[in-house]
Amino acid sequence: MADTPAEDPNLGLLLFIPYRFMESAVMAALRAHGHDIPLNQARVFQRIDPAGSRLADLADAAQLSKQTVGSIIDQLEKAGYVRREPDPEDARARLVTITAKGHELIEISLPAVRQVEAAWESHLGPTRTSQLRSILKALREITDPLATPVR
Amino acid sequence: MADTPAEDPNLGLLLFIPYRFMESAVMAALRAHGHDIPLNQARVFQRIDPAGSRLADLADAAQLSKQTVGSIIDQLEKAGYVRREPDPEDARARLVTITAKGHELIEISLPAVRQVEAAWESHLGPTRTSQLRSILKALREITDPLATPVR
DNA sequence: CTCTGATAGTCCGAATCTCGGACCAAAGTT
DNA sequence: AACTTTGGTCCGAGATTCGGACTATCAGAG
Repeated sequence: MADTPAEDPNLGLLLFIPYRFMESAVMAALRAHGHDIPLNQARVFQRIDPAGSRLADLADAAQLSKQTVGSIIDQLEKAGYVRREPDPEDARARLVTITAKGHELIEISLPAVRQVEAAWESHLGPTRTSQLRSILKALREITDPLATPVR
Repeated sequence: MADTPAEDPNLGLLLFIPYRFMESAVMAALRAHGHDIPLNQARVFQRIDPAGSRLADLADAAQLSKQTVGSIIDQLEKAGYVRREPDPEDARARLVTITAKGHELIEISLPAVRQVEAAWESHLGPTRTSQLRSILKALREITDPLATPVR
């Protein structure tokens, strides 16, 4: 990514700005509720599937090395947000799952997210908001490294 | 940011996924042209205004401390991509400006960005693509920490 | 004009983060 | 059964990031 902020900024930056806004809002909400979780941990935590995720998948999703995600999961585990369980499908693997305390994070995040989305909606109007969501979902089909067989 | 990837993911993640895709594409293009620039440097570089930017503004935009941005600018400067010039308006400040070599990065990035945008457009269609852009521009008005359309 | 508080940037040092390399165990393949 | 791939961990080193402290300059009040 390298582009000067011209009069018509590229879509990458345009996507990034509201993303980061949302992220900051959620992090602030978590902090306000006493969960002082670092950003890198939150970013990995966010990608954990409710049914459990493998380390390597999380590493792919977050574009980090296995070692890095391993150490982040160590910290999340030590803080009590996740647990490592054996994967019944593969004796080598372990499933990272969310604990009750981890679910607290989600329950705090959800209203924070909705609040930001509501603020956006009142700025954009309902039509454009739902357009935004549906367009982004369509875009995900060709840009999500996990969801696309491409690459 | 902390939210399980439910069936209807929050707008934050939905924004992030294509953003990351674009970023990776640009970084790959830069690497292919022999510019092996780290991601954190690229992210700061991207925010440099063509007319020159101050360190503190870059720090705000990137949500990093002044010291961190200072050290990143050190590296960009050492690599020849930017230069520090005195700010004629303020003797305390210095303007980070882009060198000729730095403009190479931009000239490589631009077609890479356009290529990704074209791929998106062929998936979304022209109408939704322009809707996306205009919606994101509207969103920027309330989410950009550097919310200064006019200064 | 001088004092005071805020601002732009740098230096230093320490904690943290990240990853390459090496390794093991369990799958998967032939 | 041998061989290769895959999921994960351990170790250590280099890089990153930031808090704290400092200088220089600006802007405002008196």
